[in-house]
Amino acid sequence: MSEPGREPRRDGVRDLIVRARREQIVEAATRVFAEKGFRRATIREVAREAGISEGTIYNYFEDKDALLMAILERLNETERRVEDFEEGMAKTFGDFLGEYLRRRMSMIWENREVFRVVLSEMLVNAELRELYLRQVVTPTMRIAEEYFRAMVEHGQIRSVDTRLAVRILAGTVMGLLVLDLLGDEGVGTRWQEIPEVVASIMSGGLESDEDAGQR
Amino acid sequence: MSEPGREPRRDGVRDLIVRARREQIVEAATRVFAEKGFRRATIREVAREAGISEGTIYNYFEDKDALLMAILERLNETERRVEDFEEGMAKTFGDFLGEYLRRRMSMIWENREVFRVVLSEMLVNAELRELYLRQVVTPTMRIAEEYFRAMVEHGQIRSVDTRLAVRILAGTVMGLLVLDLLGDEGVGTRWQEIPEVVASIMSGGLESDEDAGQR
Amino acid sequence: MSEPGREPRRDGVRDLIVRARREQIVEAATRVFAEKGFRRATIREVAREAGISEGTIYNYFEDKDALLMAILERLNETERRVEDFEEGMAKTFGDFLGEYLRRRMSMIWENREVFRVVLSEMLVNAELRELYLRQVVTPTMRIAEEYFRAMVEHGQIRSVDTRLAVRILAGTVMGLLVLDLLGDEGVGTRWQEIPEVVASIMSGGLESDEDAGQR
Amino acid sequence: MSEPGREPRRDGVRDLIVRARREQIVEAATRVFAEKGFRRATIREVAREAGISEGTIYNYFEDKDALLMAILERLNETERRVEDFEEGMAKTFGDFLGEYLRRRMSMIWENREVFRVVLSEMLVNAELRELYLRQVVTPTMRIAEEYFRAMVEHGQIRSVDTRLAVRILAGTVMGLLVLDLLGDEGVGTRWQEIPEVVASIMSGGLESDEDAGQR
DNA sequence: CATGAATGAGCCTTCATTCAT
DNA sequence: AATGAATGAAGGCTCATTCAT
Repeated sequence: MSEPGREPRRDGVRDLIVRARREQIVEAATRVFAEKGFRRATIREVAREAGISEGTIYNYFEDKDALLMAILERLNETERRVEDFEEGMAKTFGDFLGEYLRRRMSMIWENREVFRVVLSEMLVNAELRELYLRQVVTPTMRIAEEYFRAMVEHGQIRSVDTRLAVRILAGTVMGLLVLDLLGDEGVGTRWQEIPEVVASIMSGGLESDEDAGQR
Repeated sequence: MSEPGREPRRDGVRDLIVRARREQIVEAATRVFAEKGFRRATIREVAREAGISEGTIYNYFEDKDALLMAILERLNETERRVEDFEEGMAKTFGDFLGEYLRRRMSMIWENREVFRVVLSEMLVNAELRELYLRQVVTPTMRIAEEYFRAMVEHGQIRSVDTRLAVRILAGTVMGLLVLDLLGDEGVGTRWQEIPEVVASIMSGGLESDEDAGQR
Repeated sequence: MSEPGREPRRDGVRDLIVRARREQIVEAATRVFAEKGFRRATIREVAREAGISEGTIYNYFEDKDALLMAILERLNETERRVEDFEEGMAKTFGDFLGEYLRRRMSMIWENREVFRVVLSEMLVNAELRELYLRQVVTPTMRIAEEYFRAMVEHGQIRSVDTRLAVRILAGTVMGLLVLDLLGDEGVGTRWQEIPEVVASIMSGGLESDEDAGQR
Repeated sequence: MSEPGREPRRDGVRDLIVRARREQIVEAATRVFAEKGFRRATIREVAREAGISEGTIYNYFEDKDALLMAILERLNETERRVEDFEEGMAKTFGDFLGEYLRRRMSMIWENREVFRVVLSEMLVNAELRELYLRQVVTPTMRIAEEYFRAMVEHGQIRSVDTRLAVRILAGTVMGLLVLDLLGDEGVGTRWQEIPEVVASIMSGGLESDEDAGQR
C-alpha cells in the first residue's frame, strides 16, 4: 500500500497535524470574515491572521468558498442535539425550557462571531442557505415539534399549533442573537439572564395574574 | 423678464423624474443585492436589471455604497412609528400586541427582500450597523420600553424587566423574519397567522391553565 | 444659395457670434487645461468654466483634441514675427537684442498659461509637436539664423556658429519660461528686468573687462 | 538554532531581485510615459513593455502615481551636485563653465526621455512641481548663486545680478533641452558642441572685439 | 442652437489562485 | 509542505461623446 522504501506513514500523526492546521486556518478565517464580511475579506488577511502564507491555505482548502463551508460545518458539530429534547420529557415545561435555553444560548454566545459570518452570507447565498436548512434547521425543527406535540398530549402545555410555536421559540433565540450582533447593548450585556426571562414569558405569559385569571 | 426657455425648468417635473429614476435604480439594486449579496453583486448587473447603463447609475448615486444606504433609508421611512405605541395605551395588552404585530409583520413582509440585503450587510459592516442602530433600533427600543413601563404601572402586565421584555419581543419578530429568509417553510407560508399566536403566547404563556393556576 | 423662404443669412453677424463663442470656449479650456493638464481636465469642467453646457462645446469643436489644437493656433497668431528681425538690421546688436527680447518675453508672459498647456502636451504628443515645430519653431529659427549671419557679415558680432547661437538664444528664453512655469520665484518676479540682463550677457559676456582684455 | 530553510532568506539576494524588478518597471514606464504622456499611458502598456503582468506592477508600486514619483526620484539621484561648483573655485570662469556645462548636459542627454516625462507632467501637476522645486531647483539655484557671488568677489566675472545670472544660465540649459525634446534638429545633432559655445558666449559675449573695445 | 441625461468603452486596481523554488 | 511572487480576470468608476427635447 505504501511506496517501496518508505515507512508506512503513521497516518494518525499526519491526520492530527492536518486537522490542527485546518483548525488554525478556520479560526483565523472566522475572525477575519466576521470583521470584514466574507467577500470583503481577503485570503491574504486570513493567511496573515493564521500566521502562514497564502499558498498554504490552498493546501488545506479547495478555495475560498470551501473555507466558508468549513466554518458552517464546524457550527453543525455543535448543533443538532436530539438529546436536548429527550432529557426534557422528564421535567415540567417551564423547567425544561429554562434549562434548554440556557444551554443553547450559551453555545450561541461562544459562537457569536461564527454566526455573524454564516448568517450574513447565508442570507444572500442560496447554496449555503439550503445546506444549513437541510442539515440544521429542518431536523431541529422536526425534533422540537415532536417534543412539543408530546408536551401537549401530556397536558403540560395548552393546545397550540406546534409548528408555529416551535418556530416562534426558535425565532426568539435567533432574533436575540441578531439584535446583539447588530450592536444593541441591551441584549449582549445581559445574555445570561435572558433564558430565564424568556422561559418565564413563554410559559406563563406577560399578563398580570388577575388578567390571566379572567381568562 | 427672463426668456421662457431659460427659466430653471419647472423643478417639480425635474424632481419627479429624478425621484423616479432613483426609485427605479434602488429597486433593481435591492433585487440584485438580495440575490447575490452586496459585494458579489456588480453595478453592471444592477444596471441591466434596471434597464439602464452603468454610467447612469452614477448620475444618481455617488458610488455603490450610496446605493446600499439608499436601500437602508428606504427602510427607515417605513420604520420608527411612535404612533404605533401611542394608540396602544387605550387597549388591553393582548389586543394591542396582536394589532401591533399584525401591522409590523405586514410591513416587514412587504420589505422582506430589503431586509435580506440590509441585514446581511449590516452583520459584517460596522458603519452601516451603527447607522441603523442609531437611527432605528435604539429609538424604537426606547419608545417600546416606555410603553411597557406604562403597561406595568397600569397593571396590564406583570412586573417584568422591561428592557429585556422589549428585546425579547423585538427579537422574536426579527428572528421569525430571519428564519423565513433562511428558507424555513413553516414561517413564510403562515406569516399572517403568526401575530395572533405570538400575541397569545406572549400575553398568556404556553402552559396549560391548570399549570398556570398552580403558580 | 439660401433655402427658399429664408433671408440670406447675414453671415457677418453669424460669424461674429461663432467666433466669440469659440473664443469663450478656448479661453475657458486654456484655464482649465493649465490647472489640471489636458488629460486630467474634463469637458464638463471646461463647460462650467465657460458658463455653457457640455453639448454646446461640441457644436464648435470636433472633439477634445480640437480644443487643444485651437489653443495652439491661437498661440501661432502671436508668434512668427519676420518683422521683429527686419527692424533689427538698422540697430547695433546689443540694442536690437534688448528690444527683441523685451517684446518677445512680454508676449510670452501674457501667454504663460497657454504655454504651460501647450508645452506640457507637446512634450509627449508627437502630432502636436510636429505641428508646432513645422509652423513655429523651424520658420522662426530660419529667419533668426539669417539675421545672425547678416550680423556676422556686417561685423556686428564675432564669427560664431549661427545655427547654434540662434538656438542658444531661443533656448534661453524658452528655458526661463519653463523655470518660471515650474515655480521658481527668481524668474517670474523680475521678468521685465530679464531682457536687459540677457542682452548684456549675450552681447558682452560675463567676464570682467580685465579678463576680457587678456583674451 | 533555526532551521536553514526558515531563515529570513538572505535579504541581500531578495533585495537585489526587488530592486531589479523595480528598475525594470520604471524603465518601461519611462518609455511608455514619454511616448504617450502620463495620463494617456496605461498600466497595461507599461506591463506589456516590461514583459510582465499588470498585477505584478502593483506588487512593487503603490499606484500609477508612485510610478511617476519613482521616475522623478531617479532623476534626483543624478542631480544636486554641490561638488560641481566647489571644484570650480580653482579655475577661471570660462574654463569652469565649459567643464560644468559639459558634465551637466551630458547627464541631461542620458536622461532625455526621463526629463520629457517629468517635465510634461510637472508643468500641469502642482504637487509634483513643488516636490521637484523644493528638492532640486531651489537647492541647486542657491548653490549656484553662492558660487557666482564668489566669482564676482574674486573679480573673475563682472558685477552682475547673481540671482538673475544664475537663472539665465540654468534657463539656457533647460531651454536647449526643451528645444531638443520638441524635435528641433539643430540642437540634438550637435549636443556635444553646445557646452563650449555656450561657455564662450556667456563668458565673452557675442559682440565682436572691436565693439567690445568701444564699450 | 443649447441643453444635460444617457451611454459604454476603457482604465486603475484588487485579489483568488497557481506554481516554481 | 510551505512560500509568496506572478498572474489576469473582473469590478468600480470616469468621462468623452451623442442625441432627444
